[in-house]
Amino acid sequence: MNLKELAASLGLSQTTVSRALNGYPEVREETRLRVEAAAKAAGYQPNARARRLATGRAMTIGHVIPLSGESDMVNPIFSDFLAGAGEVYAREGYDLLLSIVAESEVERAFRQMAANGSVDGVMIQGPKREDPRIPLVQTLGLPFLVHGRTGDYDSYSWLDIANFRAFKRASEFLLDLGHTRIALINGLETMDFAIRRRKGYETALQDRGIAPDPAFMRSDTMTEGYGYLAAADMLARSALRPTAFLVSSVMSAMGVRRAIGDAGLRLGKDVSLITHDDVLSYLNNDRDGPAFTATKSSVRAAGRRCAEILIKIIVSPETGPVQELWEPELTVGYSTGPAPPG
Amino acid sequence: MNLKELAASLGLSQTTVSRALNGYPEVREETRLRVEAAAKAAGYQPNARARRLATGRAMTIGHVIPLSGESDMVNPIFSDFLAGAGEVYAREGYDLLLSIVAESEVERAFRQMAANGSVDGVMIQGPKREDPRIPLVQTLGLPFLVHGRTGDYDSYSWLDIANFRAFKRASEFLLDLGHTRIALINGLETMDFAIRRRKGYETALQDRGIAPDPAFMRSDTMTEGYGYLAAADMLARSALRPTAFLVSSVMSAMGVRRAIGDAGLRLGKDVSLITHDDVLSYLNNDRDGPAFTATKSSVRAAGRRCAEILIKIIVSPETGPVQELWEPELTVGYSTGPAPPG
DNA sequence: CCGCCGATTCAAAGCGCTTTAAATTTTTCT
DNA sequence: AGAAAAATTTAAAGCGCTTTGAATCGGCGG
Repeated sequence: MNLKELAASLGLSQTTVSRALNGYPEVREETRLRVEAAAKAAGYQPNARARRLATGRAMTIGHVIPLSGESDMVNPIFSDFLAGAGEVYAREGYDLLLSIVAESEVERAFRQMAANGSVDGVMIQGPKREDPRIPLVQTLGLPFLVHGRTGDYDSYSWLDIANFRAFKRASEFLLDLGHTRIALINGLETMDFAIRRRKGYETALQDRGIAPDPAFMRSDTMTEGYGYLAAADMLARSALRPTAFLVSSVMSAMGVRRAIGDAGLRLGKDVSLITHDDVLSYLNNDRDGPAFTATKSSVRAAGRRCAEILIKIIVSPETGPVQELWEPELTVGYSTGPAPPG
Repeated sequence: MNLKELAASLGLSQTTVSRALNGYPEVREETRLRVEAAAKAAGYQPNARARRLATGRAMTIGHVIPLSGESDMVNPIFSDFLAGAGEVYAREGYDLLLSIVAESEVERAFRQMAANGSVDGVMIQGPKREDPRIPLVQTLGLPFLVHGRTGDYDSYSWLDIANFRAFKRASEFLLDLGHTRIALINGLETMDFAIRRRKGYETALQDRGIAPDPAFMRSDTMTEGYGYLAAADMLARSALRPTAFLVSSVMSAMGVRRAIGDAGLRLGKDVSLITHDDVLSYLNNDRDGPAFTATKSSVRAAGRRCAEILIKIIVSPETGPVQELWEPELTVGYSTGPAPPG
């Protein structure tokens, strides 16, 4: 059943039927009701392909997800972010076009989306220090929103969490407990967020007159194994080992916890741990037994909000850059305690 | 730059230019070269919306991912599967339309995709015991492929792993090592794959004259916390505790390992563990320190293959149902050893 | 030199919808 | 009642591409 047939069956023109269905005002109320009833009865759904061509709008938003590292890893954060964004897209009638490609193919993916008009805008996640994607989509003229931020971030729209403050505050929390040998198990420091986190950590230490020790700082992709190996290595230096860890993800924190256990130490007593928690749905820090002390900010909620903002940017391009900075909350769990004596 | 302009600039008709670009034979070679050069120089990309309307093909494949459980969890398997499938889609010129929706919205999502013609086919993942999605897409007339299988699985196309055999074999491996109290930390047994795995496990035990003990069998969403709590609970019954665990995912296996450690037991000595490993990129069992003994099958590779098969089904609908059963391999790691005496 | 054929190229229709400009009907006002 | 204004409906153009059916062109056999 298409528009033409539906219109014919009603003895109306396509124009009127189209308008009735799309809520235009120049249709008599009685007619609108009749059309809507007939459309429903016939199970009529406008053909998306035709509609997109006629309106020039794709009603689709593109997400290009780069595979990272030599093992082509998919950052597990993406699925929760997508779930959040997808919720809003569905509500607003947008489709989500997903492109998961090797780092080297990212530019091509964006260019293609822009050139063939299959999307109305794109979402950019996890920017690196000087991320080429931002100038790229700017020149392509694609509306976009960045989850995170980097470079000259006054000039575009983004939503980010206060990484610097969160890690500064977490560090201060540990310092207040008497810890002085605090290790940082950071994410990859090619990523902008990781750099901010390190600065927050370093600033907190320096403010208390402690010089950050490179031997206590690691940076890598945030897997469980990385957390384990990094922590095991540091803990092996018995007397000089860290008494606290500041970790960039729950996944890596699980690895650190394992290393602490393997070293015969007790978490929350001999060694403290604070992790950043993206509140991923399959890694619930609250529900699955005792919780880590954590700086928390839901990636899914961020996905929802990012989608809302991006749609607004697409619909009303005249609104200038939109920026939102979220403050993670620090929740105290069992994994922190006073520094052990000595 | 659109077709019309490009054709005009070449002094050719749209027809000829379109044909030249799409590799039709009735174009002189010299003309084709000239057209291709001009298209490249002008950076011409055909408008996807117009092409879709004209051809009636969406060149898009839909993935509908249901949020599961009360916490709307996103199964972490999806991102790796998507990465695999997306690789093939990109290569074959297909787009990936992703819809992440609540369980209750799944039907609507499929119906909409079918009615408005935004996809040429759909991928179905993780079927439940009697999954309503399969009859649904069948009546909708949408080409589809199931990753996994259930019900009357002769009548449609699927790709699955030999869950029964894998878990039977893993159980036998433990039995051969002298274990008799073997626990099963299974996935949610509303899922078809989990039922097959349990049957494999039960069959192996029964073949050796051991009656499966309900107290040694758990079923839930495969999180780390679930693995931890389930194992901790079983290990608390000192003398009668299991000496080996058969686990459905690396994530849960990490939880089981933690419970074993917390109970003061040594993995691979006091307690053995075999897990199924989907070879997710961010949970690398080989690289991140000592590896679990595991039945392995890459979900990403499955995604790739599923995409290939689905495209074939879409392009040549006359080919009957395609079915593929993959055999996981059993790789021996440090987490298994002979049953302790007593 | 003419008609026929295969090789190329082209004009125009069509995909199913939205939207502009015009036509028709209804209402309002004097 | 009649004209102007407002409300409603319609025909037709257009979105940018593919594809059908027809036209053009050069070469070949008779």
